[in-house]
Amino acid sequence: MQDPSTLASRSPRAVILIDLDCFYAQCEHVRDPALSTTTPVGIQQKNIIVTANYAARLRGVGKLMLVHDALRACPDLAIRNGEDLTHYRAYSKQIWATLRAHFPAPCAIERLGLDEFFIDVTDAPVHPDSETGQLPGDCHAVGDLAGDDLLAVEALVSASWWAHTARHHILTECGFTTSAGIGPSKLAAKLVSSLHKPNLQTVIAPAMVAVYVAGLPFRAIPGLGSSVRKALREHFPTITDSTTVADLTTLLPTAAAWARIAGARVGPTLAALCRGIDSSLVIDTPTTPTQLSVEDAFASPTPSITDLESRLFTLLQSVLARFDTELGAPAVPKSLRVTIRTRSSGFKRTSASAPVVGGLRWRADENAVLRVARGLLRKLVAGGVGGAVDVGDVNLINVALVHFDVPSSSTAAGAAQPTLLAQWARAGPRAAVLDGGGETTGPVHDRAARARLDLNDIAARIRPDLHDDDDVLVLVEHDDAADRMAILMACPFCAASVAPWSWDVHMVAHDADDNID
DNA sequence: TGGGGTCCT
DNA sequence: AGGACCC
Repeated sequence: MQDPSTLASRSPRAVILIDLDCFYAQCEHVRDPALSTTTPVGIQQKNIIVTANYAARLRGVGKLMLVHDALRACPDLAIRNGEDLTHYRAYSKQIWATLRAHFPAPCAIERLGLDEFFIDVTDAPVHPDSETGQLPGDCHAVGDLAGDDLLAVEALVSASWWAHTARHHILTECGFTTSAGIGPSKLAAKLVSSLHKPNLQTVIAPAMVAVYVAGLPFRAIPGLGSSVRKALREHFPTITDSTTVADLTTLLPTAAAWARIAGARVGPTLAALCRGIDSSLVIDTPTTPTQLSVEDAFASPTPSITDLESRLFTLLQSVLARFDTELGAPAVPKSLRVTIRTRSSGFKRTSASAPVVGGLRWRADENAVLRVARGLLRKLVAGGVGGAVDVGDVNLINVALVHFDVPSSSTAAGAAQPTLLAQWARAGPRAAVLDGGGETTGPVHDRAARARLDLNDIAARIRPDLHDDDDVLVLVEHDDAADRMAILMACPFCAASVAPWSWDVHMVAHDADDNID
């Protein structure tokens, strides 16, 4: 039997990069077919045109151009606001689903941003149309495919047809034109994908990759960002924007030389990329993201912390709504994070986060979550506990749910979803008083105060990594039938509500599940 | 200069 | 908690 990891790392691979042409602009055209593709369209976020359709590009509108400059270049530019990404996300998801349907496992599909998809077709069948040895009509080639290694060429001709097929499906099923690059690695596919645009594709012969890379301006290397560029310029003052990869290889002939500039991890990787060598694999993009965030930038200073809080609350509603619609019940975030950006410190960001224990039911817990988020904001901004930043200096807020647990589906089905009253508690000896979302009547308050000890205990059992005085979110259920507070933790593995006294037994049951698996 | 994301330290 | 990278 073949070792799957050996199979997966078989080299060279056949990799496709599908790139949606001016994605946001196409989304507007697909959503509104009455919008003619001959009218110039720009997508605006705050003061910037982030994307423009090809009619606008012909008129001199570029990516990330100030709205003012764009309108000066093209006064009749039709502007659509693109600050809300909802529709763009939905189209991206539809396109991903289309690709997945036509490229099932073992083909890996990796998404980059909303508009790029790597597909590994190394282990796909030979494409039926590739048997003549001809490339698809809309496929350009870099280098002489016929002169290259025979097996490698067959794989890339087949891959070119698969790319053609994928693009056809995206066009007919989703309505989007795409460009594509095809090559023996992610690097190769990526670098040639933009050679012929829009609505065209390019394949590169394996023997040409190193030559092709060597002739590019060095900033074209993916992974070589602004930080490395700065370090390079400091070491070699002769470097300019037109310095090529080949020039750089002369200056930095070895991985060790690169390591001195870019560090022991990044340096050797960049040294290889500059020689056209990229062994990285296409990795299936997981269905559950590692984080979910919503942010808003604002130009004019916010007058007071209260105004800042109301912005924060709006963002929170929006991230919670996205959590509901995009991730659904089973996913459980491990922490909540608030980030701000200030003008005075060079647009740097600072953040604060609070762990979440056992999961959150947003509908019921909204007030508690708002209080947590406000506490985090006040940690960051003057007027709060430790904040050193002036309110008016803040020009961006970001709210994020971070690191989701997705419980195994077997036990999640049919789990009870009781009505919950969420409580914001501070674990540890300096615990804050639970205030039941304003319901501080005698009996409930007494029970809550008593309950706090249980909560701390439970928190410690579920997340032993938490420190005693960490802020944590916990859940308290109000048992309507019995008219009393009950502490039920949402199990992070199956989302069932579990009483503290049965927690250990419940966890043992999960251990048994794992052993069966 | 936007509104998102990823992974590493 | 932040940095560097990607779109």
